[in-house]
Amino acid sequence: MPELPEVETTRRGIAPHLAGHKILSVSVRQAQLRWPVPTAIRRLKNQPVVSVSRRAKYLLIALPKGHIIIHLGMSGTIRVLPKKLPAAKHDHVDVLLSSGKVLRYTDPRRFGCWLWTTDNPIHHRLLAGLGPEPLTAGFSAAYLCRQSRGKRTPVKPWLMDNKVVVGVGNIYASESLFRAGISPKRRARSLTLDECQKLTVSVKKVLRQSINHGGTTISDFLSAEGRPGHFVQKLQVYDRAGEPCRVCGAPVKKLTQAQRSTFYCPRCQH
DNA sequence: ATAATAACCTGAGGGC
DNA sequence: TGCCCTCAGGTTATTA
Repeated sequence: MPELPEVETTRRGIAPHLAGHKILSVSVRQAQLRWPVPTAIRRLKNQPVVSVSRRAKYLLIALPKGHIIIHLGMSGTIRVLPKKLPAAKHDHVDVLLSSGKVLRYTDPRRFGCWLWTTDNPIHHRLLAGLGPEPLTAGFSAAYLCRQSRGKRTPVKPWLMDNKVVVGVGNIYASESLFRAGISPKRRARSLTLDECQKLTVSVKKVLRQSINHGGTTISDFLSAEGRPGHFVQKLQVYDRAGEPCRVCGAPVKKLTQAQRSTFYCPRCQH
């Protein structure tokens, strides 16, 4: 479910409730997520939150003695509840705050994770090898062009590779390529510098716009306040197979790449 | 090293 | 109603 805009929307929603407040305790109802939730997290008591940041699709909660690393997987959401409320089936983790509010993690498919590290989190094995943040200057045409040399993989799954750039998932990969006018079937190595320029600009624009709209809600993404994202109304091709292209009117096509659905306009993208 | 695939898990929706 | 199948916003680990 959540790509970079949804994770960033979540971060912005929870940060004001965490920063400057204390975590009184953490209750874990289901420890079997992507990896077992470590006992160090279950034992946290009276810990002031230093900051809430994001790297790729990971949320990082800085505490005095370490960091909580959270990933929302495919179906994870984090909500801020005004107080402790009865838990439903997939409400796996609750964080009790000194304000009386409760941070609640819900994840039906359990592809997400809650991990603990006392090291600098950027050195954690899951974060160490990640590519640049798409909304930074490091994600440039020159960088993308350099990375693409010799890569036979089709550009769409290549763009979703976290070693190339982070945060671009299945929705925004299709959307970015549409806006750049590049066919998802093109091999990465075939991109010109000019096309890499168009693609980096498109990725940045799409992600920024989506963040400004609170992310994309297809079926179940909710912000910390429990609101859906509205960017779904701005989607040009994702989940629109057979519907007319909003630019040229040709039917949007769907294909499968690397076991994921890809959507594109055969007339606008080459 | 690169590239493709299998795996983790639950729920929704469609066809019969 | 129920059963079976496919699909879903992610990422790691394994295999070629």
